[in-house]
Amino acid sequence: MNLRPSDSAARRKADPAAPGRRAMHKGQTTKAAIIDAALGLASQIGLEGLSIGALAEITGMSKSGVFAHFGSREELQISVIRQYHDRFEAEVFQPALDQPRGIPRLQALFDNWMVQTSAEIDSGCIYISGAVEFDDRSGPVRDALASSVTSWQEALRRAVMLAQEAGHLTHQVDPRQVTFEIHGLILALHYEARFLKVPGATERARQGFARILERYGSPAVPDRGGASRPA
Amino acid sequence: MNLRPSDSAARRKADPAAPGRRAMHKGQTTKAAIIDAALGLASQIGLEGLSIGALAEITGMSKSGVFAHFGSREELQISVIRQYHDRFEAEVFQPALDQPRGIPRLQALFDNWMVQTSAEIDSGCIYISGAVEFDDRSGPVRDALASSVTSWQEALRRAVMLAQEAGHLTHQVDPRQVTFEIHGLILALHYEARFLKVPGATERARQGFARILERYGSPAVPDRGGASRPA
DNA sequence: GTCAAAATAGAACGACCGTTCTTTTTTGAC
DNA sequence: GTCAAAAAAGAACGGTCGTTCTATTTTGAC
Repeated sequence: MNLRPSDSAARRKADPAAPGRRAMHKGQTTKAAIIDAALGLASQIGLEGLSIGALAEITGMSKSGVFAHFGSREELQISVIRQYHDRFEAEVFQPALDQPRGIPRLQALFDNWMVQTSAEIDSGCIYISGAVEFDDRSGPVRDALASSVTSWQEALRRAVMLAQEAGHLTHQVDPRQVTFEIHGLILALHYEARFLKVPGATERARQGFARILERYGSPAVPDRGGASRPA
Repeated sequence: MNLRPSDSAARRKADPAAPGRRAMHKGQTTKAAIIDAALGLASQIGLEGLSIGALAEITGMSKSGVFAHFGSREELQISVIRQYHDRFEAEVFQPALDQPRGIPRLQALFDNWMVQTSAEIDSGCIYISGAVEFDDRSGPVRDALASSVTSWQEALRRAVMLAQEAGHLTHQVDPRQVTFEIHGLILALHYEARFLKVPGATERARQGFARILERYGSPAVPDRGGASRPA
């Protein structure tokens, strides 16, 4: 069980693995630093707002120095998407695997996602901003973004299916319907908290999730701790 | 009962109302045509993607000719937002007033919103793309966008409150919670249909709305036709 | 038809963009 | 320390952008 690998480790060794070449240390280090800065910048102003000039200024490098690491702006954007993918997997997906299958794991996935999204109320989520920016475009950037998002949605769907198999959720509902509604809660949270700046949006999303569990829980549902409330 | 007026009629006569001035017909006509084209363009590539040069080419005018009607790009963007606001009011909000208060009107609001959003799967919704583009910016464009969105949310909230007063929905729930969850369904629909291009998203949103009505319906809820189903 | 005002066009501006090419500096295996 | 490869810098390109300024054309009340 894994998010689509995005295969960072293998990718990093791909080029220098050619025998007889000189080693490369510095390059990888600064490239990683650039990508870090780029992810921060893209979170605030979007993948389309990413500019090599601004990135050069932030990192204290020259435009061409930054550019050389990627060869094109598109490749830079794709690198940022992969970085976000990896971070999302490490901070949202992986920790939830410690929880037992079923509602506990599903609740952990949602909680971690909420923590991530809440932190992103200040910084922005590129899965959300990117979707709007690459709506009706095509090309490698859109494809990278869509495949990352899809792999996360599939992981979430698998968790819902496991909850059904564990008898925690009814089989009466299509798992895609559950993930659709959960996705909506996260999107509404991001919209209302980050754009409209209305307070209490986090609690609204939490309540919405609890209501989804109530609605789709199996008749004999085990006691689950946490966010559920009488109202 | 009304969406915040945005007051197009009054605005249109504001300048030429000064006495003794010559009349203006042609100006208003071409300005309206420009705004129409601009709304179409902004729907596809966003308010930030709006460029005066592209707009000039579409309308067959010169850049400066287009520019002169607005005085700044920001004013053009604001004009587009007001145009969208007016259209949204006319096509989503107003027709629903024909339905009786309570669930019928709420259902009509949601249905009209869905129709609008479904049409926008091809063209894009600037309330959604604009929220992402103006997340962390400030200024008159963001303010115009936020106030339009807020006025719509308030209209929706009033409809929920009327449904509570009519005994169709429970008083146990904060109307803002209901509108939050409905908003999430629309956002998820827009995301999955327009960006990910997954089929069936419209039906998922519809089911989600039916489930909200089930969950928040009053114990003795009147029979309501349409989207509710046994599952 | 007159004529001032309104509407539009045209050219130019400074700024930023991604990218290319050339040159310089730095790295690190030997 | 040598030396080739890697990394970074620097300058320049063509392009688009919003905006300004100055003509030119069109409008419409009289």
